[in-house]
Amino acid sequence: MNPDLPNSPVPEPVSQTGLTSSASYTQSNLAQSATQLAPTFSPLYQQIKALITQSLQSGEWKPGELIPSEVELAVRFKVSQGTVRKAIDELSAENLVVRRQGKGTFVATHHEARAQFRFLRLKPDVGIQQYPNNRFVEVKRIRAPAEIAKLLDIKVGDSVVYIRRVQSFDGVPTILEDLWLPGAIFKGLTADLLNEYKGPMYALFETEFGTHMIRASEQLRAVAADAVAAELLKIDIGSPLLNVERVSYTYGDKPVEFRRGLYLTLNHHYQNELS
Amino acid sequence: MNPDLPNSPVPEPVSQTGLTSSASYTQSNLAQSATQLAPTFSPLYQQIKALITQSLQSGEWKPGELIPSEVELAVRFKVSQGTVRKAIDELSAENLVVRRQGKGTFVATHHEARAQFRFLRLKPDVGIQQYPNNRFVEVKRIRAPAEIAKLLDIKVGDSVVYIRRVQSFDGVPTILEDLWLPGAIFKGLTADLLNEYKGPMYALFETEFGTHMIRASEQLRAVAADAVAAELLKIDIGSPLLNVERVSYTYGDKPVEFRRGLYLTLNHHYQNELS
DNA sequence: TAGTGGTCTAGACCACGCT
DNA sequence: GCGTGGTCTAGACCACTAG
Repeated sequence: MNPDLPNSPVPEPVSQTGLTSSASYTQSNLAQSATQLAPTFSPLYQQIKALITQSLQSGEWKPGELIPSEVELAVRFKVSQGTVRKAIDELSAENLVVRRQGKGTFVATHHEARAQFRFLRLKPDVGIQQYPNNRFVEVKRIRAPAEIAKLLDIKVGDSVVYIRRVQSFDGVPTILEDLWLPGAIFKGLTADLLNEYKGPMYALFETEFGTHMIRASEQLRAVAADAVAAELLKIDIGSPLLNVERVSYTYGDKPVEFRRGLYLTLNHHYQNELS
Repeated sequence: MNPDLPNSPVPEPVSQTGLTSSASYTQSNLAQSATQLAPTFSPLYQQIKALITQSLQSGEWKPGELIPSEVELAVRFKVSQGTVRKAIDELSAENLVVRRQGKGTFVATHHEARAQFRFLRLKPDVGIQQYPNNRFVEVKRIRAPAEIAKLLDIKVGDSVVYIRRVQSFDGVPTILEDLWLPGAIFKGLTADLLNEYKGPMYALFETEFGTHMIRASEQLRAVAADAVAAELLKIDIGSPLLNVERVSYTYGDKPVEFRRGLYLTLNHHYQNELS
């Protein structure tokens, strides 16, 4: 399969010329594009995984689309199907792609039903999870304050889209959320666009702005409601609220959203599984 | 290797001598399950995984111990090493075992350093995570109330161990926690034992009571401090606290602990990664 | 029937930890 | 040097989907 790999664990013996100086360490032909230093050993399937991730990032395969079959990718990358499989296994575990037996492997999308609540951990104490009603209180462009700039990895003063919304379950205001998005990416984002769109915000971001969220990091605290929160959530000042701050990342671990949510947890709770 | 298998992924066809009734205990399990394709098809590696899990549950291999090598297990179960590998891969992903290249595969334990904070998601806002100081306020045996009995899957009125403790970071009381444990399992659990022991409670449970926690489910809320919590945490009544309720499970998804923690989140936060 | 992912096997060599 | 887990390959067959 790879008759010209000097040192990879392929069946074929080395033979060939005296390239053995580099023999004890790394690479296959794959990594030659990147400058390769000695002690960085990376398994083949990790390199394949990186290449596939690049194709996802570059938009060669878009969310919801079918990617080439394992056999095709094996041919393209000149490795065995098993190696491609292991790479895709990890991408699947990280929710970057979704495998469907008999059909193929698809790029993950926030449009499909099973992803609707992927990042919303607030569940009702009784009954099943419903999709909330959205009311957008404010949408405007501002200059990034220092704190926001740092979290989004942009410059202080850069344009950011600021959004304030209230989410209700069964007509009960439950979440007050402030969001900050890099203005450079979310150019045409307006209140109208947000109001028209029904469904998860991340699905809209994906379709309208080509930005797919792949993971997020949250920090939770208990806080007391201030006057603004109290009014918007129709509760008393000082009521305990669950403060959830989130940074979301797209391909390449690039931060593209910061949000601060205040969750009313009288009839809901934040669910988390530890393992 | 198996040139004559018509439709079963199992190596040996059942057959063989009639004297293998004992020897075929595991074997027949495997063959049988794999043979009844119609109603429930379970891959071989899943069956192997179940068998290994049984050995963990039965105590054949105890926390911290080395389990047989992949080759040995492959021989024992009469499957290929690759199949055993896939089974162990999943067990490793679920943190039931820990693989160490060059050494072997070990049963996971709460004693090792890397597991110290596995179930404690409260992190300091600045600095690195420290292990808290424990003060046990109360340890006693009570009759299980309905709510507790339901969560622990025991009968109302059964004996349960009730524990109240305060955990401090750098001398600052930060966590007030109530715990309920099935009395039948935690027989000799006393305040003295808890006070003597330094380190994670789950490590003590493992060593003293043979109960290893493998996963947990948490529900979070924001609440206001009542008089008792205020006094023990040295804060004002009504201060917002993060209420964390947890059910922990041992092998076989058996619930063996319920706890309710009140976290002071002025200088700490609950960290969670979404993916 | 064809194509895809899913499972299983067998054998090779690599990286690591210990003796 | 040896045994362990880790990587890679090759080929077979199974399960699922769709034309």
